[in-house]
Amino acid sequence: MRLASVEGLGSLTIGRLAQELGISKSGVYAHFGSKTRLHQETVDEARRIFAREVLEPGLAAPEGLDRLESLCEAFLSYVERNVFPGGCFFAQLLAEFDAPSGRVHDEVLSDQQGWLGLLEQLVEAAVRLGELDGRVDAGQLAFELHAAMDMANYLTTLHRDPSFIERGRTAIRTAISGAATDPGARAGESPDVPVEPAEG
Amino acid sequence: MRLASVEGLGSLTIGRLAQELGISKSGVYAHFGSKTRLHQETVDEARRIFAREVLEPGLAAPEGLDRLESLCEAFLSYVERNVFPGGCFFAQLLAEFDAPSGRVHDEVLSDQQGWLGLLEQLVEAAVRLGELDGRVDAGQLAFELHAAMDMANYLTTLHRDPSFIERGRTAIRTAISGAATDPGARAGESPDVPVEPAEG
DNA sequence: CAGTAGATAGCACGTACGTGCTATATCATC
DNA sequence: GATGATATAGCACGTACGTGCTATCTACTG
Repeated sequence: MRLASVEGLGSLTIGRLAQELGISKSGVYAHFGSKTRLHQETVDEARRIFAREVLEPGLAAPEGLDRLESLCEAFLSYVERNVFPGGCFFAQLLAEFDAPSGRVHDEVLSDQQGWLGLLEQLVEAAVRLGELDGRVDAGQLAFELHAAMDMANYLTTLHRDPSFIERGRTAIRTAISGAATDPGARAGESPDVPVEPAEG
Repeated sequence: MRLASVEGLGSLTIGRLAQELGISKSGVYAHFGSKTRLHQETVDEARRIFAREVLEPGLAAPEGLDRLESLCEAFLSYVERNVFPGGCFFAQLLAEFDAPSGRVHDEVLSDQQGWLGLLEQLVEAAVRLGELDGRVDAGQLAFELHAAMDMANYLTTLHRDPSFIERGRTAIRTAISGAATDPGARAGESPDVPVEPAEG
Protein backbone atom coordinates (compact mmCIF):
# COMPACT_ATOMS: atom_id res chain seq x y z
CA MET A 1 0.00 0.00 0.00
CA ARG A 2 2.81 2.35 0.80
CA LEU A 3 4.43 1.72 -2.56
CA ALA A 4 1.14 1.97 -4.44
CA SER A 5 0.05 5.18 -2.73
CA VAL A 6 3.27 6.90 -3.78
CA GLU A 7 3.98 5.46 -7.21
CA GLY A 8 0.65 3.97 -8.17
CA LEU A 9 -0.67 0.43 -8.48
CA GLY A 10 1.17 0.17 -11.78
CA SER A 11 4.47 0.24 -9.91
CA LEU A 12 3.32 -2.44 -7.51
CA THR A 13 4.66 -5.43 -9.45
CA ILE A 14 5.71 -8.81 -8.15
CA GLY A 15 9.33 -8.13 -9.08
CA ARG A 16 9.42 -4.65 -7.62
CA LEU A 17 7.85 -5.76 -4.37
CA ALA A 18 10.32 -8.66 -4.12
CA GLN A 19 13.20 -6.26 -4.64
CA GLU A 20 11.80 -3.86 -2.06
CA LEU A 21 11.47 -6.71 0.45
CA GLY A 22 14.85 -8.22 -0.41
CA ILE A 23 13.41 -11.61 -1.32
CA SER A 24 12.90 -13.46 -4.58
CA LYS A 25 9.99 -13.00 -6.94
CA SER A 26 8.82 -16.52 -6.15
CA GLY A 27 8.74 -15.63 -2.50
CA VAL A 28 6.25 -12.86 -3.16
CA TYR A 29 4.35 -14.70 -5.83
CA ALA A 30 3.55 -17.66 -3.58
CA HIS A 31 1.68 -15.35 -1.23
CA PHE A 32 -0.74 -14.01 -3.81
CA GLY A 33 -0.84 -16.42 -6.74
CA SER A 34 -1.23 -13.65 -9.29
CA LYS A 35 -0.57 -9.99 -9.83
CA THR A 36 -4.28 -9.33 -10.01
CA ARG A 37 -4.82 -10.77 -6.54
CA LEU A 38 -1.92 -8.75 -5.18
CA HIS A 39 -3.60 -5.62 -6.46
CA GLN A 40 -7.02 -6.72 -5.29
CA GLU A 41 -5.87 -7.44 -1.77
CA THR A 42 -3.87 -4.24 -1.61
CA VAL A 43 -6.91 -2.17 -2.56
CA ASP A 44 -9.13 -4.10 -0.16
CA GLU A 45 -6.75 -3.53 2.72
CA ALA A 46 -6.52 0.18 1.88
CA ARG A 47 -10.30 0.35 1.91
CA ARG A 48 -10.33 -1.15 5.38
CA ILE A 49 -7.82 1.43 6.57
CA PHE A 50 -9.83 4.25 5.01
CA ALA A 51 -12.92 3.02 6.84
CA ARG A 52 -11.04 2.84 10.13
CA GLU A 53 -9.22 6.15 9.77
CA VAL A 54 -11.84 8.31 8.08
CA LEU A 55 -15.36 6.91 7.92
CA GLU A 56 -15.54 5.49 11.43
CA PRO A 57 -14.30 8.55 13.36
CA GLY A 58 -15.96 10.93 10.91
CA LEU A 59 -19.42 9.42 11.17
CA ALA A 60 -19.26 9.06 14.95
CA ALA A 61 -20.44 12.62 15.45
CA PRO A 62 -24.15 13.36 16.00
CA GLU A 63 -26.29 13.66 12.88
CA GLY A 64 -26.45 16.94 11.02
CA LEU A 65 -23.90 19.66 10.49
CA ASP A 66 -21.66 18.18 13.17
CA ARG A 67 -21.36 14.90 11.31
CA LEU A 68 -20.71 16.64 7.99
CA GLU A 69 -17.93 18.77 9.43
CA SER A 70 -16.57 15.83 11.36
CA LEU A 71 -16.26 13.70 8.24
CA CYS A 72 -14.49 16.47 6.34
CA GLU A 73 -12.09 16.99 9.20
CA ALA A 74 -11.50 13.25 9.50
CA PHE A 75 -10.44 13.19 5.86
CA LEU A 76 -8.11 16.16 6.18
CA SER A 77 -6.63 14.70 9.33
CA TYR A 78 -6.08 11.39 7.53
CA VAL A 79 -4.10 13.24 4.89
CA GLU A 80 -2.29 15.34 7.47
CA ARG A 81 -1.29 12.33 9.53
CA ASN A 82 0.17 10.69 6.44
CA VAL A 83 -1.76 7.49 6.89
CA PHE A 84 -0.43 6.68 3.43
CA PRO A 85 2.88 8.24 2.49
CA GLY A 86 1.62 9.16 -0.98
CA GLY A 87 -1.49 10.96 0.26
CA CYS A 88 -5.00 9.59 -0.05
CA PHE A 89 -4.71 6.11 -1.53
CA PHE A 90 -7.92 6.39 -3.50
CA ALA A 91 -7.17 9.78 -4.99
CA GLN A 92 -4.04 8.15 -6.40
CA LEU A 93 -6.01 5.16 -7.69
CA LEU A 94 -8.69 7.30 -9.22
CA ALA A 95 -6.19 9.32 -11.21
CA GLU A 96 -4.42 6.19 -12.34
CA PHE A 97 -7.50 4.30 -13.42
CA ASP A 98 -9.62 7.06 -14.89
CA ALA A 99 -9.48 5.34 -18.27
CA PRO A 100 -12.64 3.22 -18.50
CA SER A 101 -11.43 -0.37 -18.46
CA GLY A 102 -10.74 -3.08 -15.97
CA ARG A 103 -12.07 -4.16 -12.63
CA VAL A 104 -10.00 -1.73 -10.57
CA HIS A 105 -11.44 1.16 -12.54
CA ASP A 106 -15.00 0.05 -11.90
CA GLU A 107 -14.46 -0.43 -8.19
CA VAL A 108 -12.65 2.84 -7.74
CA LEU A 109 -15.34 4.66 -9.66
CA SER A 110 -18.07 3.25 -7.46
CA ASP A 111 -16.04 4.13 -4.36
CA GLN A 112 -15.86 7.67 -5.65
CA GLN A 113 -19.59 7.84 -6.26
CA GLY A 114 -20.14 6.45 -2.79
CA TRP A 115 -17.98 9.13 -1.22
CA LEU A 116 -19.67 11.97 -3.09
CA GLY A 117 -23.06 10.45 -2.32
CA LEU A 118 -22.20 10.19 1.36
CA LEU A 119 -21.28 13.86 1.51
CA GLU A 120 -24.54 14.71 -0.25
CA GLN A 121 -26.54 12.64 2.24
CA LEU A 122 -24.91 14.39 5.18
CA VAL A 123 -25.70 17.77 3.63
CA GLU A 124 -29.32 16.72 3.18
CA ALA A 125 -29.50 15.59 6.78
CA ALA A 126 -28.18 18.94 7.94
CA VAL A 127 -30.80 20.65 5.77
CA ARG A 128 -33.56 18.50 7.28
CA LEU A 129 -32.38 19.43 10.76
CA GLY A 130 -32.58 23.08 9.79
CA GLU A 131 -28.84 23.67 10.20
CA LEU A 132 -28.31 24.38 6.51
CA ASP A 133 -30.49 26.61 4.36
CA GLY A 134 -33.26 24.69 2.61
CA ARG A 135 -32.35 26.36 -0.66
CA VAL A 136 -28.91 24.77 -0.87
CA ASP A 137 -28.30 22.30 -3.64
CA ALA A 138 -26.90 19.31 -1.75
CA GLY A 139 -25.10 17.95 -4.78
CA GLN A 140 -23.46 21.30 -5.38
CA LEU A 141 -22.25 21.70 -1.81
CA ALA A 142 -20.99 18.12 -1.77
CA PHE A 143 -19.07 18.90 -4.96
CA GLU A 144 -17.47 21.94 -3.38
CA LEU A 145 -16.52 20.14 -0.17
CA HIS A 146 -15.08 17.26 -2.15
CA ALA A 147 -13.13 19.71 -4.30
CA ALA A 148 -11.63 21.40 -1.25
CA MET A 149 -10.60 18.12 0.37
CA ASP A 150 -9.21 16.65 -2.81
CA MET A 151 -7.19 19.73 -3.64
CA ALA A 152 -5.83 19.84 -0.10
CA ASN A 153 -4.71 16.23 -0.42
CA TYR A 154 -3.34 16.85 -3.86
CA LEU A 155 -1.25 19.93 -3.14
CA THR A 156 -0.08 18.67 0.23
CA THR A 157 1.36 15.48 -1.20
CA LEU A 158 2.65 17.13 -4.37
CA HIS A 159 4.52 19.95 -2.65
CA ARG A 160 5.11 18.06 0.60
CA ASP A 161 3.68 21.12 2.30
CA PRO A 162 0.98 20.42 4.91
CA SER A 163 -0.06 24.08 4.94
CA PHE A 164 -2.45 23.29 2.10
CA ILE A 165 -4.47 21.27 4.59
CA GLU A 166 -5.28 24.55 6.29
CA ARG A 167 -6.41 25.98 2.95
CA GLY A 168 -8.76 23.04 2.69
CA ARG A 169 -10.11 23.62 6.19
CA THR A 170 -10.75 27.26 5.41
CA ALA A 171 -12.45 26.42 2.12
CA ILE A 172 -14.73 23.94 3.89
CA ARG A 173 -15.63 26.46 6.57
CA THR A 174 -16.40 29.07 3.92
CA ALA A 175 -18.55 26.72 1.86
CA ILE A 176 -20.52 25.47 4.85
CA SER A 177 -21.01 28.82 6.52
CA GLY A 178 -22.15 30.22 3.17
CA ALA A 179 -24.92 27.64 3.17
CA ALA A 180 -25.80 27.82 6.86
CA THR A 181 -29.07 29.18 8.14
CA ASP A 182 -28.79 32.33 10.23
CA PRO A 183 -25.05 32.92 9.96
CA GLY A 184 -23.52 33.50 13.34
CA ALA A 185 -25.94 31.22 15.15
CA ARG A 186 -23.07 28.76 15.60
CA ALA A 187 -20.07 30.06 17.52
CA GLY A 188 -16.57 30.29 16.09
CA GLU A 189 -17.59 30.51 12.44
CA SER A 190 -15.50 32.48 10.00
CA PRO A 191 -17.04 35.48 8.23
CA ASP A 192 -18.20 35.30 4.63
CA VAL A 193 -15.00 36.77 3.32
CA PRO A 194 -12.15 34.30 3.83
CA VAL A 195 -9.63 36.18 5.95
CA GLU A 196 -6.62 34.20 7.07
CA PRO A 197 -5.02 34.86 10.48
CA ALA A 198 -1.75 35.65 8.70
CA GLU A 199 -0.06 34.44 5.56
CA GLY A 200 2.54 31.65 5.64
CA MET B 1 -1.09 13.42 -26.65
CA ARG B 2 -4.45 11.80 -27.08
CA LEU B 3 -3.13 8.47 -25.82
CA ALA B 4 -1.23 10.07 -22.93
CA SER B 5 -4.15 12.20 -21.81
CA VAL B 6 -6.35 9.12 -21.49
CA GLU B 7 -3.96 6.44 -20.25
CA GLY B 8 -1.04 8.48 -19.00
CA LEU B 9 2.48 9.08 -20.27
CA GLY B 10 3.42 5.66 -18.94
CA SER B 11 1.26 4.06 -21.61
CA LEU B 12 2.84 6.17 -24.33
CA THR B 13 5.58 3.71 -25.30
CA ILE B 14 7.38 3.32 -28.61
CA GLY B 15 5.82 -0.08 -29.15
CA ARG B 16 2.31 0.98 -28.20
CA LEU B 17 2.44 4.04 -30.40
CA ALA B 18 3.72 1.95 -33.30
CA GLN B 19 0.87 -0.49 -32.84
CA GLU B 20 -1.66 2.35 -32.62
CA LEU B 21 -0.28 3.83 -35.85
CA GLY B 22 -0.01 0.47 -37.59
CA ILE B 23 3.72 0.81 -38.29
CA SER B 24 6.82 -0.83 -36.87
CA LYS B 25 8.59 0.21 -33.68
CA SER B 26 11.59 1.31 -35.74
CA GLY B 27 9.33 3.56 -37.75
CA VAL B 28 8.32 5.43 -34.62
CA TYR B 29 11.69 5.28 -32.97
CA ALA B 30 13.47 6.96 -35.88
CA HIS B 31 11.32 10.05 -35.39
CA PHE B 32 12.27 10.64 -31.78
CA GLY B 33 15.53 8.84 -31.09
CA SER B 34 14.51 7.89 -27.56
CA LYS B 35 11.51 7.34 -25.38
CA THR B 36 12.49 10.33 -23.26
CA ARG B 37 12.38 12.63 -26.26
CA LEU B 38 9.01 11.24 -27.30
CA HIS B 39 7.67 12.13 -23.87
CA GLN B 40 9.39 15.49 -23.82
CA GLU B 41 8.02 16.54 -27.19
CA THR B 42 4.56 15.28 -26.31
CA VAL B 43 4.47 17.36 -23.15
CA ASP B 44 5.87 20.40 -24.94
CA GLU B 45 3.22 20.18 -27.62
CA ALA B 46 0.48 19.80 -25.01
CA ARG B 47 1.80 22.90 -23.29
CA ARG B 48 1.52 24.82 -26.55
CA ILE B 49 -2.06 23.68 -26.96
CA PHE B 50 -2.90 24.64 -23.38
CA ALA B 51 -1.49 28.11 -24.01
CA ARG B 52 -3.50 28.47 -27.19
CA GLU B 53 -6.75 27.03 -25.83
CA VAL B 54 -6.76 28.38 -22.27
CA LEU B 55 -4.18 31.02 -21.43
CA GLU B 56 -4.49 33.08 -24.61
CA PRO B 57 -8.28 33.45 -24.71
CA GLY B 58 -8.52 33.56 -20.92
CA LEU B 59 -6.06 36.40 -20.48
CA ALA B 60 -7.45 38.42 -23.36
CA ALA B 61 -10.12 39.97 -21.13
CA PRO B 62 -9.51 43.35 -19.45
CA GLU B 63 -7.58 43.29 -16.19
CA GLY B 64 -9.38 42.60 -12.94
CA LEU B 65 -12.37 40.44 -12.14
CA ASP B 66 -13.18 40.07 -15.83
CA ARG B 67 -9.83 38.48 -16.55
CA LEU B 68 -10.06 36.17 -13.55
CA GLU B 69 -13.49 34.92 -14.52
CA SER B 70 -12.46 34.71 -18.15
CA LEU B 71 -9.50 32.47 -17.35
CA CYS B 72 -11.60 30.15 -15.21
CA GLU B 73 -14.21 29.90 -17.94
CA ALA B 74 -11.52 29.31 -20.55
CA PHE B 75 -10.31 26.34 -18.54
CA LEU B 76 -13.77 24.86 -18.06
CA SER B 77 -14.52 25.37 -21.72
CA TYR B 78 -11.27 23.61 -22.62
CA VAL B 79 -12.39 20.63 -20.60
CA GLU B 80 -15.92 20.82 -21.96
CA ARG B 81 -14.76 20.96 -25.57
CA ASN B 82 -12.66 17.84 -25.00
CA VAL B 83 -9.50 19.43 -26.32
CA PHE B 84 -7.85 16.28 -24.98
CA PRO B 85 -10.00 13.17 -24.86
CA GLY B 86 -8.76 12.28 -21.39
CA GLY B 87 -9.56 15.66 -19.85
CA CYS B 88 -6.93 18.22 -18.91
CA PHE B 89 -3.58 16.84 -20.02
CA PHE B 90 -1.70 18.33 -17.10
CA ALA B 91 -4.09 17.15 -14.44
CA GLN B 92 -3.39 13.65 -15.76
CA LEU B 93 0.37 14.26 -15.75
CA LEU B 94 0.34 15.72 -12.28
CA ALA B 95 -1.41 12.70 -10.83
CA GLU B 96 0.93 10.35 -12.64
CA PHE B 97 4.14 12.06 -11.64
CA ASP B 98 3.37 13.17 -8.12
CA ALA B 99 6.17 10.97 -6.85
CA PRO B 100 9.22 13.22 -6.53
CA SER B 101 11.66 11.99 -9.15
CA GLY B 102 12.51 12.66 -12.74
CA ARG B 103 12.45 15.57 -15.11
CA VAL B 104 8.78 15.28 -16.01
CA HIS B 105 7.84 15.55 -12.36
CA ASP B 106 9.85 18.71 -11.88
CA GLU B 107 8.41 20.38 -14.97
CA VAL B 108 4.86 19.44 -14.17
CA LEU B 109 5.27 20.65 -10.61
CA SER B 110 6.52 24.03 -11.75
CA ASP B 111 3.67 24.26 -14.28
CA GLN B 112 1.28 23.65 -11.41
CA GLN B 113 2.86 26.34 -9.26
CA GLY B 114 2.70 28.68 -12.24
CA TRP B 115 -1.01 28.05 -12.72
CA LEU B 116 -1.84 28.57 -9.05
CA GLY B 117 0.38 31.65 -8.99
CA LEU B 118 -1.36 33.05 -12.05
CA LEU B 119 -4.76 32.68 -10.42
CA GLU B 120 -3.41 34.38 -7.31
CA GLN B 121 -2.04 37.27 -9.36
CA LEU B 122 -5.37 37.79 -11.08
CA VAL B 123 -7.13 37.80 -7.72
CA GLU B 124 -4.69 40.38 -6.43
CA ALA B 125 -5.25 42.54 -9.49
CA ALA B 126 -8.99 42.40 -8.93
CA VAL B 127 -8.42 43.43 -5.31
CA ARG B 128 -6.25 46.36 -6.40
CA LEU B 129 -8.98 47.48 -8.78
CA GLY B 130 -11.47 47.36 -5.90
CA GLU B 131 -13.56 44.62 -7.48
CA LEU B 132 -12.75 42.12 -4.74
CA ASP B 133 -12.79 42.81 -1.01
CA GLY B 134 -9.39 43.91 0.31
CA ARG B 135 -9.68 41.39 3.11
CA VAL B 136 -9.63 38.36 0.83
CA ASP B 137 -6.65 36.07 1.05
CA ALA B 138 -5.58 35.81 -2.59
CA GLY B 139 -3.87 32.46 -2.06
CA GLN B 140 -6.97 31.05 -0.43
CA LEU B 141 -9.31 32.18 -3.19
CA ALA B 142 -6.89 30.88 -5.84
CA PHE B 143 -6.91 27.54 -4.01
CA GLU B 144 -10.68 27.39 -4.05
CA LEU B 145 -10.98 28.34 -7.72
CA HIS B 146 -8.35 25.79 -8.64
CA ALA B 147 -10.15 23.17 -6.59
CA ALA B 148 -13.44 23.86 -8.37
CA MET B 149 -11.86 23.68 -11.83
CA ASP B 150 -9.84 20.59 -11.09
CA MET B 151 -12.78 18.73 -9.61
CA ALA B 152 -14.92 19.69 -12.60
CA ASN B 153 -12.27 18.30 -14.94
CA TYR B 154 -11.84 15.24 -12.79
CA LEU B 155 -15.46 14.21 -12.43
CA THR B 156 -16.35 15.10 -15.99
CA THR B 157 -13.69 12.86 -17.47
CA LEU B 158 -14.17 10.11 -14.89
CA HIS B 159 -17.93 9.81 -15.27
CA ARG B 160 -18.04 11.08 -18.86
CA ASP B 161 -20.70 13.46 -17.65
CA PRO B 162 -20.21 17.10 -18.67
CA SER B 163 -22.81 18.26 -16.15
CA PHE B 164 -19.99 18.48 -13.58
CA ILE B 165 -18.65 21.40 -15.60
CA GLU B 166 -21.74 23.31 -14.52
CA ARG B 167 -21.02 22.41 -10.89
CA GLY B 168 -17.61 23.94 -11.40
CA ARG B 169 -19.06 27.10 -12.89
CA THR B 170 -21.44 27.46 -9.96
CA ALA B 171 -18.65 26.87 -7.44
CA ILE B 172 -16.52 29.53 -9.10
CA ARG B 173 -19.40 32.02 -9.10
CA THR B 174 -20.06 31.32 -5.43
CA ALA B 175 -16.42 31.69 -4.44
CA ILE B 176 -15.94 34.91 -6.36
CA SER B 177 -19.21 36.54 -5.36
CA GLY B 178 -18.44 35.66 -1.75
CA ALA B 179 -15.25 37.68 -2.03
CA ALA B 180 -16.68 40.54 -4.09
CA THR B 181 -17.07 44.04 -2.76
CA ASP B 182 -20.65 45.24 -2.50
CA PRO B 183 -22.45 42.06 -3.55
CA GLY B 184 -25.00 42.80 -6.24
CA ALA B 185 -23.00 45.65 -7.75
CA ARG B 186 -22.34 43.40 -10.73
CA ALA B 187 -25.39 42.18 -12.60
CA GLY B 188 -26.33 38.52 -12.96
CA GLU B 189 -24.51 37.29 -9.86
CA SER B 190 -25.84 34.36 -7.92
CA PRO B 191 -26.90 34.85 -4.29
CA ASP B 192 -24.74 33.67 -1.39
CA VAL B 193 -26.61 30.42 -1.08
CA PRO B 194 -25.93 28.25 -4.13
CA VAL B 195 -29.36 27.64 -5.60
CA GLU B 196 -29.43 25.73 -8.86
CA PRO B 197 -32.08 26.49 -11.48
CA ALA B 198 -33.18 22.86 -11.29
CA GLU B 199 -31.48 19.60 -10.52
CA GLY B 200 -30.20 17.33 -13.31
C1' DC C 1 17.28 8.65 -65.46
C1' DA C 2 20.55 9.27 -61.36
C1' DG C 3 21.13 10.69 -56.87
C1' DT C 4 19.76 11.60 -52.37
C1' DA C 5 17.14 12.47 -48.12
C1' DG C 6 13.56 10.65 -45.34
C1' DA C 7 10.53 7.05 -43.70
C1' DT C 8 9.90 2.50 -42.55
C1' DA C 9 10.97 -2.57 -41.85
C1' DG C 10 13.56 -6.34 -39.98
C1' DC C 11 16.54 -8.26 -36.75
C1' DA C 12 19.19 -8.72 -32.50
C1' DC C 13 20.20 -7.72 -27.75
C1' DG C 14 19.42 -6.91 -22.86
C1' DT C 15 15.98 -5.87 -19.27
C1' DA C 16 11.75 -6.38 -16.53
C1' DC C 17 7.71 -8.48 -16.15
C1' DG C 18 4.00 -12.56 -14.88
C1' DT C 19 3.67 -17.27 -14.27
C1' DG C 20 4.43 -22.21 -13.45
C1' DC C 21 7.34 -25.73 -11.79
C1' DT C 22 10.51 -28.14 -8.39
C1' DA C 23 13.52 -27.99 -4.54
C1' DT C 24 14.87 -26.49 -0.10
C1' DA C 25 14.81 -24.20 4.10
C1' DT C 26 12.28 -22.80 8.54
C1' DC C 27 9.31 -23.69 12.26
C1' DA C 28 5.40 -25.32 15.13
C1' DT C 29 3.30 -29.51 16.80
C1' DC C 30 2.96 -34.11 18.16
C1' DG D 1 13.37 -36.35 16.67
C1' DA D 2 9.71 -37.09 13.00
C1' DT D 3 5.89 -34.84 10.49
C1' DG D 4 3.84 -31.44 7.98
C1' DA D 5 2.80 -26.77 6.88
C1' DT D 6 4.67 -22.46 5.43
C1' DA D 7 8.09 -19.54 3.31
C1' DT D 8 11.46 -18.91 0.12
C1' DA D 9 14.80 -19.91 -3.75
C1' DG D 10 16.03 -21.29 -8.36
C1' DC D 11 15.00 -22.00 -13.02
C1' DA D 12 12.52 -21.75 -17.38
C1' DC D 13 9.28 -19.75 -20.58
C1' DG D 14 6.85 -16.20 -23.16
C1' DT D 15 5.79 -11.24 -23.59
C1' DA D 16 6.67 -6.27 -23.95
C1' DC D 17 9.77 -2.89 -23.66
C1' DG D 18 13.98 0.50 -25.32
C1' DT D 19 17.69 0.68 -28.29
C1' DG D 20 21.07 0.10 -32.06
C1' DC D 21 22.07 -1.64 -36.48
C1' DT D 22 21.33 -2.49 -41.55
C1' DA D 23 18.32 -2.82 -45.46
C1' DT D 24 14.63 -1.25 -48.24
C1' DC D 25 11.09 1.66 -49.96
C1' DT D 26 9.32 6.40 -51.24
C1' DA D 27 9.58 10.80 -52.99
C1' DC D 28 11.75 14.80 -54.27
C1' DT D 29 15.68 17.17 -56.92
C1' DG D 30 18.74 17.74 -60.52
